[in-house]
Amino acid sequence: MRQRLPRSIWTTFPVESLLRPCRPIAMRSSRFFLSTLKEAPSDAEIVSHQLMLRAGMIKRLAGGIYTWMPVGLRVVRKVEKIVREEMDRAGAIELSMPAVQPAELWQESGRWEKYGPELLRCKDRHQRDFVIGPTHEEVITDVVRREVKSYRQLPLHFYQVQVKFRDEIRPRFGIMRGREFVMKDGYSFHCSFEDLQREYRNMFDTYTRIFTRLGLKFRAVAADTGSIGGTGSHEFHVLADSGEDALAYCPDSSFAANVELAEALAPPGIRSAASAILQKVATPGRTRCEDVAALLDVPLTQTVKAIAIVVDRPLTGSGEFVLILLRGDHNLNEIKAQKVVGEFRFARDEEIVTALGCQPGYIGPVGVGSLRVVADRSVAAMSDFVCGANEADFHLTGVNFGRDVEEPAVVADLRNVVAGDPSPDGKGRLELCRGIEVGHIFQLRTKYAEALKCSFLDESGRSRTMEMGCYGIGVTRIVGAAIEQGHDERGIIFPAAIAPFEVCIVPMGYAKSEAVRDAADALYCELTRAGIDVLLDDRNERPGVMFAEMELIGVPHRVVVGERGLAQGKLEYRGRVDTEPQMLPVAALGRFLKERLCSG
RNA sequence: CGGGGAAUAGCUCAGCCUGGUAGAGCACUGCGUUCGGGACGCAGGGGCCGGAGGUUCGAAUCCUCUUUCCCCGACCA
Repeated sequence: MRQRLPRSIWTTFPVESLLRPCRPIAMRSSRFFLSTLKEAPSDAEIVSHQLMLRAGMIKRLAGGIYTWMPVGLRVVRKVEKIVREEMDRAGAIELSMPAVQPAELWQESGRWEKYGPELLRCKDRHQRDFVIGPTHEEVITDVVRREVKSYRQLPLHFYQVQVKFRDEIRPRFGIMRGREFVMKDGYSFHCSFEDLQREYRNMFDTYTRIFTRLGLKFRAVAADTGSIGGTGSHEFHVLADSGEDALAYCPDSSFAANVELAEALAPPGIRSAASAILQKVATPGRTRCEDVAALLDVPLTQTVKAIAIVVDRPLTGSGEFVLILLRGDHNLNEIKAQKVVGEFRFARDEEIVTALGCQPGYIGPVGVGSLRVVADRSVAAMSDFVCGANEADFHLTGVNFGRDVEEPAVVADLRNVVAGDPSPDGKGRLELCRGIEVGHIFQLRTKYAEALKCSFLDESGRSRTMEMGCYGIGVTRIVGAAIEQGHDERGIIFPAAIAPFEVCIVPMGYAKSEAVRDAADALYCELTRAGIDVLLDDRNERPGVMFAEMELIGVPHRVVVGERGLAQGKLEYRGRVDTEPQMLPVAALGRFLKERLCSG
């Protein structure tokens, strides 16, 4: 008689095992994958990049393109989780759009031409053009224009957490300015500008909640809208000295803005009358204002630097040579200047010689004839100043507008604000700090809706263009920014909310001592059951190795299980930033950790 | 894309100037000793010296080209 086969696999499959709760958050080092480095690869420049490589969070595959290794991915997932929870709470709806997008949409919005080489383009087998999405305004607007016809369906806010690709000119700082990165991008659609502004405030609050929950020190600042366009815009910056952005804020008021945007007010009062006579003085080899001021023993604020630019006129094919004047201690703000003179580039040395008959370093506004001179507000208020003489190795002193040189054709805000400048809201003085941009919210208005004809029928049956907002969070960048903000000589100090593990158990002699093994296993089970994200280091490594690695990857809470403590019924607890460990009764440790974790 | 630097073992680097059998530390494998702060000893494995051409009896080393990476400028989450 032939043996009977089971009717189906289900009859033998222990179905009840599926009903047991799955606890993927529990980890044993022996089954996990850690790969730490004592020395950082030499190409890592900033501390977060070095530590991410040393901690084995990321591995470089190509320039600006990284594999997220298990330790790193856990951090990314925790950031994503908080972002999703808060976006959902704020009423946004998650969807997921394709990374590969047809060129037609981008041609329709006009960005196929405008976006430039940062947009990665490719062709399919039929030679049709595609892009690897750097952002998703086109796709979401296409979705909404097909789906939404009535004011009754609005407002809507869709978001996704998705991989983006931007072919950055210069990827650097590891994951912070990668080419491939994870971003939360959300897009809202509204019947009216007022409703867009309501959602914009909603997102401002939501972002504030997100970055607070992430445990980061951050600041929201008014921002330039850049290439995405639109009107209102705020950036959220993680504060860090290594940040690429300079921020201006007023400690006495709510004013905060990216330095790109922060207005430098005109100096108060009227210009003093000329009191010095015009003199030409020899300043051999002194090409910088600092050197000239030192040589002549005048304050730097009494000097004027001239910056030669060329405003290209594509229609005529020629460029207009323009001189920009700034006070010696001020720096040009190119965004502001561009708003005043239009698209420009810095003049080449030979162009300067042709226009002024003088090498750069000694150029100035005196005797330049019909050349257009654009002065910063603070320059326009100066008298008896020092500037280049348009003759190599000479400067002029006692220069005055109206007497020695024509009043500038244009006076405008052209410079970066500096610490101590009056706040544009008139409520105090500005301070500067640096930040890493991790979030950006925009009121796009109708820019894309118009281009892509995304309209709806209002109450009166009239067709109207939708108002749009867009809201981005650099998920992977947040990981780098958090490390930039939290680290010491031993490694990463993650906020508990995004640490790869909340607690690590480090047993002393796990293989040898039964007492240690039992106590460590028991604690591991208890914490796991309590839903705590715990790593048990059961590798039986030397203690120094385990301590060093757990500190390097930034586990915020550590419990050491050793025979010494167990003999007294105690375990050792130490927070990542604590200076001293503390001994706690075995029975009390679970509750102690739960309370610690709840309080953040 | 412009300007600077670099490429030798998984990582950090020496060797190159002055051509002559490819090295160290960390990491890895085995054994032993260690075991509360990245241990020690012994024995191993691992490199077409980024690639291609050239000069030379002989090239990691000199020359040319090329690729890649890093740093400084214009972009952005």
